[in-house]
Amino acid sequence: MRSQSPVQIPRGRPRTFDTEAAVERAMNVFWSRGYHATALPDLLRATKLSRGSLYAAFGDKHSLFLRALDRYIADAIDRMDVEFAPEREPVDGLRAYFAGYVERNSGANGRRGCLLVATAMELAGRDAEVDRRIGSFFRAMEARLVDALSRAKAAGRLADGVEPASAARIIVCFVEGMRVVGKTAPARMISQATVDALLDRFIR
Amino acid sequence: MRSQSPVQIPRGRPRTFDTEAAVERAMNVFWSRGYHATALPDLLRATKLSRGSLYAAFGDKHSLFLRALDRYIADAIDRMDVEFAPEREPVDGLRAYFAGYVERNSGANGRRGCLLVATAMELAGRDAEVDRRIGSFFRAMEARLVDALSRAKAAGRLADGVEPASAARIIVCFVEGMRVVGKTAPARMISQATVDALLDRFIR
DNA sequence: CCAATTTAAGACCATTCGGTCTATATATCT
DNA sequence: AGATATATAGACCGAATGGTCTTAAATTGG
Repeated sequence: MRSQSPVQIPRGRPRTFDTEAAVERAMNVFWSRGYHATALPDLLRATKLSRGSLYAAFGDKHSLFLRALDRYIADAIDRMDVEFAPEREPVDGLRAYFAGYVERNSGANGRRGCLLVATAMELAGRDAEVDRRIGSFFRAMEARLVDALSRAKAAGRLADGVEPASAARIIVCFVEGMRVVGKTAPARMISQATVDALLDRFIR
Repeated sequence: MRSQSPVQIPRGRPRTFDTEAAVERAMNVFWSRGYHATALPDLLRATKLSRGSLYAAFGDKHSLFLRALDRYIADAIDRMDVEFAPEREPVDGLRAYFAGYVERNSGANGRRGCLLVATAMELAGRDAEVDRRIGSFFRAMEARLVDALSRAKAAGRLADGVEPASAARIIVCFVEGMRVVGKTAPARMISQATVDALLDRFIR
């Protein structure tokens, strides 16, 4: 039985910057500008890293981008897992989920857009690593919606003729479309009324 | 009264290439690659123009892009004006409109994406000319949907409680979201079933 | 102290970027 | 013929690109 961790403790100066914080700062840059429009100096400024440190820690721009995208996706999944938690009323979960999109779509948040949607449009179909991530995110979102809608149906809260599977696919398209239309920064009231009207078609 | 056209007839060699055809070829490149990822050589290859001719005819890359975007938008509006023609049954128009999105979203068409959505995500909020075009397109689309839905309502074809205004906004988000999800190239059958399920919530 | 390692700063690299310009051929007018 | 205009091909430009490397300071463990 090993009592010692097998990882070697390096002897030199330890890393002094927070890798995850750097990924988050990089994510914010890619989020605001997109992949191609983000230049190295933008990332260096945001992460406050030197070129050498950034390349040593992350390899290259593309690898750093994938780390940032993974972080963005993980945050989105975590949010959904709170909203659609099993102990919560599924209809309440749906409302919270939509409320999040209203929030993210209003004013400056909306104008900033969505890293995932922007990446899908900019890189999907030309970058296999991106394809995998985008595809699995949409599947994960759809699965959580199917689950919540199924529970709502079991509780008799779904309107007549609503199928969880097709309703989930409708909702995925709808919320991703909100992120596109959100680039024109619609008023929060309008977004709220729109999601309410959609929910009204599904919920009893 | 003038019997002559006021435009000067130039005396030199006339233009030998088709400007609109060049715009269309450029549009296809921007459509496939996005604005930033499209380099001058890509445009020269596609238009079969020399650098000199391209710059003389269109000014610069950005101006050519706007011409291409205008062309793309005009095509989309023309399509809607056919689908939602006043002499047509509005419900049939809605079905044709959705059928177009199913078509554009399937397989290679879907993977290619949508120039308008890609442009919204890539440039909106950072390019005032783009902002104007994206905003006015969404308004034009919404207005046509409101009109068709209002006529459907007057004909008693709308489900109970469906408001043309909010339904139109829902549909705008939904179809633009289809273009995002379409980057993962969903099966045509799935897209068709999804739009059918949505229409089923609105139409009697 | 010494070896090991990370740090920041920035020089440096080849390549590509969007854009201009020159040279030359071609086509149409008076 | 001569003037005018457009075409192509490609040289050329400065700036910016992503990426590598060197130097020297800093910080740890042995």
